Amino acid sequence: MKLKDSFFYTIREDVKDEESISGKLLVKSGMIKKTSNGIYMYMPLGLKTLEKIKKVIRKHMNEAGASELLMPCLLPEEIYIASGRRENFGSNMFTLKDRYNRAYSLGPTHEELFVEAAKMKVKSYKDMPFNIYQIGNKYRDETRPRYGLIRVREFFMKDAYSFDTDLETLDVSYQKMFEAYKRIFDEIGIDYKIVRADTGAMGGLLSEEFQAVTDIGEDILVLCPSCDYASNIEVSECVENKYETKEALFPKELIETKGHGTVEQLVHFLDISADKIVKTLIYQASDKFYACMVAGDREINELKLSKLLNVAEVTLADYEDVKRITNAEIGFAGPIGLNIPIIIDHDVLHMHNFLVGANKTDYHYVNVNISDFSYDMVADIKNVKEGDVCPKCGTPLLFKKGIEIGNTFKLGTKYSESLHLEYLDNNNELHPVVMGCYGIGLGRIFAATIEQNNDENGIIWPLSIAPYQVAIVLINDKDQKQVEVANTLYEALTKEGVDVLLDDRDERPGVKFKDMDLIGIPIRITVGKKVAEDFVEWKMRKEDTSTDVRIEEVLSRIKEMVKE
RNA sequence: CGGGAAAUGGCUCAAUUUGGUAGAGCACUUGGUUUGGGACCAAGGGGUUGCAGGUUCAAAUCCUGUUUUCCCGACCA
Repeated sequence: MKLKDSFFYTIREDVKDEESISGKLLVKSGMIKKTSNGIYMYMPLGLKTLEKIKKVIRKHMNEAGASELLMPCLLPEEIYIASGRRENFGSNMFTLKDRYNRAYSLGPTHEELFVEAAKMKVKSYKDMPFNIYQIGNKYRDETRPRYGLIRVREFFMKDAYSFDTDLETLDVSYQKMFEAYKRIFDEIGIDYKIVRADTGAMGGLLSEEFQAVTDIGEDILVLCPSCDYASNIEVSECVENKYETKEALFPKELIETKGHGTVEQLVHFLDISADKIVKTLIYQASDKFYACMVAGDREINELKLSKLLNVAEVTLADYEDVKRITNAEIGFAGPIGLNIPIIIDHDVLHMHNFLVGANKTDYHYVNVNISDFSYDMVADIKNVKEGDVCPKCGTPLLFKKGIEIGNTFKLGTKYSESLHLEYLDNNNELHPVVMGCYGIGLGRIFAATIEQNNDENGIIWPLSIAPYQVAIVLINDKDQKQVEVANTLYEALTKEGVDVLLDDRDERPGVKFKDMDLIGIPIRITVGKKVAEDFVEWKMRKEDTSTDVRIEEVLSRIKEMVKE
């Protein structure tokens, strides 16, 4: 691309409506522009980058034997009703009506449609395994889009689906995709971790997430520094903490704690540490209430709780319910004298002489022990904390923040059963097909790569997905020799299939350098005064210094670097 | 959906407290001087101040409503 005659622009000042580093840089570099909250235009430079990401993904998907196809975005709503997921998505789904008042939706995900597609082929066990995928748009009415391209309402996703006769061959298909994913993210060069995760609304048997490590991540990754344990905090199990204590047990005692209901207030008021408090939280699961007890320095994991209670979700009871159940203001709930089921975290079993609410406003009990009250369930219902021990090897765990850029699911027969995708085995018996599904968020790769690779001057693209691998900066467009050398290089590189950009604008050199830094082109060739001695200047975006290179060596050096 | 902040030329902001009819920097146009890290001088063009009402002789400014955006939380393959 020659800049002078192209649609190219950059913005010098920070934009007001983007806060994240990647969001700011994407807008400033002219790659994207916000249309509305969570919806973006991809400008030529952004589109070019997106195409590079697609190219890497396609290469490895095709090598893994998957067949690409394309699904519509506009779908009749009954597709999701048939699979039972219309309710799961709820208001997360964009819906609309056609002129005959029939309900449609903009597809938030495409399992259902891929099952329909698979029916075209699947009749017998001989028709499997196979894998089909698309790179297409997804629409989700997120409650809070944010961080530029990280959480948006319209986004590009590669979604693949495998179809197998049984769980054993699913393992093979799954592993194939899993390996392809590693190759994709390795080739792009993103810093990522693979963690175990919840199967969530997709349903299924196993879910693993590919998480880009960045500070603006929305997920907490629980990682073991000495073994391969890696898990999303939502499903990370806590090792039961069996405190050894020689402490004598004291009798419980009612004390006044006027106005001090929260753990933080009690810690200050009574000068005790938070782990000497056991907080009691009232949760609602469908129409039933439960009291859940964890140490004061811990937080409840609602996912664990909902799985324990076998419900889709649990929510904290609202103010009125808490008041009715505990006969007290919020902050004074406790297990003693409470008449709803009590679930205690397994660590509470090993605590002594702790403080709990008295179910009476402005009062707590101190020196409470496990024998002072009855409970209905003991379970792991809390989040792991950094420094807790690894469930596999006992080493203290580390936390990192991550953005989910891909995931792989073993779905099993959830969709094939509800949508009747069946095959005949060699005994002429019908069975549901066993499925897997595999997603990658392209925009998130885009943004996460920038989050991981930038400096005060702008983006630093890895060669793998840079919109252009090489930028030729022509210093003086009045100098015949410079113009000639720049154009010759440009044409030679283009002919070799290198993505090259020629900055032939009528701008001062400083402007061109700043712009090339901002948009992050990995290799910069400056064609300036030294062409008189047959030299140009070579500079890598990620390095500070430049070197002089003979003009005739440029082509081979770039070919060498780009082919990797 | 709860809490907070904001909306003024293309971009970033000022003027709002104390009402008097909108200003700077960047960008843009023209001319000149410059030409290796966001040049300089001069002269220009461009805004019914998010939208709708209201108060007033007079509203960017005060009042009411509304829309949009950002941040925190809740939510979220």
